[in-house]
Parts: sequence; C-alpha cells; structure tokens
Amino acid sequence: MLDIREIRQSPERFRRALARRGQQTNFEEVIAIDAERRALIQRADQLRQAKSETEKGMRGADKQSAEFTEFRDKMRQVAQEIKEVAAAQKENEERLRGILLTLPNLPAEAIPDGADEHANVVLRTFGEKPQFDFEPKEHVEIGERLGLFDFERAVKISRSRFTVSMGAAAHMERALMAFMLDMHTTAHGYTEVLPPFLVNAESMEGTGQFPKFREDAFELERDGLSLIPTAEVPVTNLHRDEILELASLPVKYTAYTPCFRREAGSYGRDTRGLIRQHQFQKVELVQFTRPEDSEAAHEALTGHAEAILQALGLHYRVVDLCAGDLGFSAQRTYDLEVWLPGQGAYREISSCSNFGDFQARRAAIRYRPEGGGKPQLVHTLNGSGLAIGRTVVAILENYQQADGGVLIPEALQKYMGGMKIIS
RNA sequence: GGAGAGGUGGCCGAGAGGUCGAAGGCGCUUGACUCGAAAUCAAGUGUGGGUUUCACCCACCGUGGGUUCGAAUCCCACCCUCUCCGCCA
Repeated sequence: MLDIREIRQSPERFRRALARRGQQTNFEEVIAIDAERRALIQRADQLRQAKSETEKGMRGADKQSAEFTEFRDKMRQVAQEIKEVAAAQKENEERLRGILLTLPNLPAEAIPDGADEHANVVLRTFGEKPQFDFEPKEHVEIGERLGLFDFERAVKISRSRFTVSMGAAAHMERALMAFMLDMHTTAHGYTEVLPPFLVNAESMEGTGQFPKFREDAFELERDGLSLIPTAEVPVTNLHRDEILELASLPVKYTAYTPCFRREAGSYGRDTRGLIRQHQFQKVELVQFTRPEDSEAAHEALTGHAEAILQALGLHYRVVDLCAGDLGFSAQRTYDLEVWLPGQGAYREISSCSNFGDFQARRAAIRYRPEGGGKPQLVHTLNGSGLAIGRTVVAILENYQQADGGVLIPEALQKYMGGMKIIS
C-alpha cells in the first residue's frame, strides 16, 4: 500500500512513477477523499471533546436538577452527531482504503522503462549452453521414456494442470527440497520455517494478493481460507502487526511449501508438461530488513537463489524486470531464467523481489529504530530459491543423454542415495 | 462436534455503568546512593491518528454491532485460548 500522506504531498511524483507501469492514475479523487477524511476526524474529535466535558459536568450534578436535564439533552444531541460523523467516517475510510489497496507499488528509479518483458534487461549470465551431438528433447519426452510423470492419471484423480511424479522424479523433488533448504540454512543463514498451507484473507491482503488478484487464488469459501500461492504469504505474514527488535534484523526465513495457483487467463499457455501447474513445490526465501539495507539484501538474496543453480551446474541469466513487467507489490524484481535445451529457451525459475515498505505498510510490520523512537516500517523481500518442478525440468533437459537417460548433478547425488543416472 | 471457563498495557493481574488509558506487581530505562555491584529510593516506560507539532487534542480493554445522557463494565453475534467428553494422524 502506498502512503497517503506522501501522495498528498507530491501526487505528481506518484502519478509519474505509476505511469511507468503503464498505469494511468488520477490521484485527485484519493486526495479529495483524504481531505474529507481529515475533516471528519477533526469534527469527530471536537464532538468527543464536547462530550467528555459535558460528562464531567454531569458527574457532580444532582440527577433531579434542571441542570442535569440540560446536560442530558446536550449529551443526547452530541451523541447523535457523533454517531452520524462515525458513519460518515466509516464510509469514507472504506472508500479510501478500497482505492489504496488496488494501487501497485512504485517501481524503483533504477529499473528500465518498458511496457512488457521485451524491455527487460539481462544483467549477467552464468555458465554456457550445453552442447549436444543429438537433438535435445523436451522434458515431457524424456520423462515419458523414463516413466517419470503420469499426466493422464493426474487428470483422472484431479484435473488438468496437475501432475503425478513417479519414481526418480518424485525422489528428485524430495532431494531438491532437502538440498536447497540445507544450503540456505547453513551457507546463507536462513531459519527454516514450515508454515500452514492455508491462510486467512488478512494474510492474503497483507502481501498484496487480495483484493485485486482474488481470482488467481484457490479459496475454501466455507472456511474463509485460501491455499497459498507462494510461501511468501504465510512467511511474510508471520510478523504482521508486530514490532521487530532492531537487533533481530535482518530476519531471514526459508520455507518449503507447495504453491497453488488458478492460472486464470493462461489458457493454452504451457499446456504440456510441468512448466505451468495448479500445484508446484518451491523453496522460498524471505527477508525483513531496515529500509537502508534492502537494496543490498536484494542483491544478496538473488545471489542465494543463484547459488543453487550454480551448484547444480545449470546455465542461467539474471534479468532486471522493466517497469511494465513488474509484479503488483514489487519495486524491483530480478528474474532468474534457466536455459532449457529441449525448448531452446530461457524460462523463469526464480523471481527475487524487493517490496520496499509496500507490504510492510499493508501488514503493519515495523521495527524499533536505533535509540528507541517511533516504530518504522521494515522492508520486505522474497525470492524463489528455487521453484522445484522447473528445476526438475531443467535437470532433465540439460543432463539428458543420447540413450535417453539423465545424469544426476553431482551436488544432488548424495540426496538421491548415491544415484548417478536415471535410466 | 458437545459442555464449561476465559480474552484488560512487554508480562502477571485488579476494575463489574460516570472521577479509568485504566490500581498494584514484575520487567525495562534514567537518576540518586555506592569504589563498583546488589539492595533501596525517585522519575519515566503502549499503539495509532489529527492539528495551530519542543505542545495540545482524540481513539484504542479480542473483533463487530446494540442498550444508555454516558460502556473495559450490561446485551447479541463472531473469532481465539484453556479444561473435560467425543473423534482423529
């Protein structure tokens, strides 16, 4: 959520920043509602002050006296007015919040301009495309031959865009989970968290999924809960409505969870294989930092996700998303795109974002600054480290052999009982 | 799922229609005492908002409604916690 006080002071700055996202925003309405809001607050405060003064007078008065009756009539009138102003305030605040909750975060100044992914900028690449002396296959073919996935039965027991992983593929998911969590907890200093996979609406609002992207979520309406679309939601909301100790910052969490997405509006895209699923597993990285530390933390967090790809020997590139391609809550995002030889394309395998204070303001996550003083909003960050299904895809396609087998990256072998090859 | 008890400041805990942002204690901070520490004494110690911003004012006793001139206190609904029973991995 954007800060209404800052909007009030410099609407033009906000208008220009959101225009970079391709979003035309008219702040006149918001500012007018805000002015009305403050006027209502002042009116309400005055009335309450009058009320409490009248009440003081009543305390000493004889209940039979004319004075008391006069006071009581005055109180009646004030109470009625308070009720009216309170109703107006409620309506006003709902209107204001309703608008503010649908406004996206301001893009960071440093990021490239552009309307869509074509304007994204490649910052760096790691490794090189592997060479094959045969035509590399897509993971679906590779998996079919090795009996790794059962797409048909997944549809039978659930529906399309779900997959059953079998044998070595299921084992590899488990191995990747353990491998990634181990690296992040030991080498990168994250605390492991296993959160609920169902969360309430307040949590979905805190990180920015609700209200604007409600149609993307699987909801259990009977219970008022949603399946998490990413571990970001439960893990960031761990500290909702909290004031963190300065000494505890940065707080760094890593969590393995399944993620559930409706993929509304993606009909026809990536219909084959594991790339786009209603359910996928992911190891997530989440950080809470002081405002002045978030940019450096963003670089570091991206590096933590990269370390996994590097350890697995996978060629990838780091992309700085342009203003038009940025997610709703993010001020800056680096995507990690892994090379998929079977597809002959780079595909997103991780997305690392700095949200600034946008989520912190929605979720009221603060810290006590140096030397005490008023609590300040933290900055929140997160990134996939990594999406596990897509990592399986990348391993299958990059490590495939002419005979149809797949070598297992060395770093992963000990997590797969010493297995060196799937054949 | 059924029955009962309960949700008050960082924590414990009083308050049971008006004098209550809320006693008392613990904790924490600062000062005094001390060579220093402990003990003791004194003062301070929540969050949000508004404004005419070294100050003043308003709100907040689980959440939302209601009764009343007036609600932490009475009524209703919901949420949560605890105990017992049932069920269950």
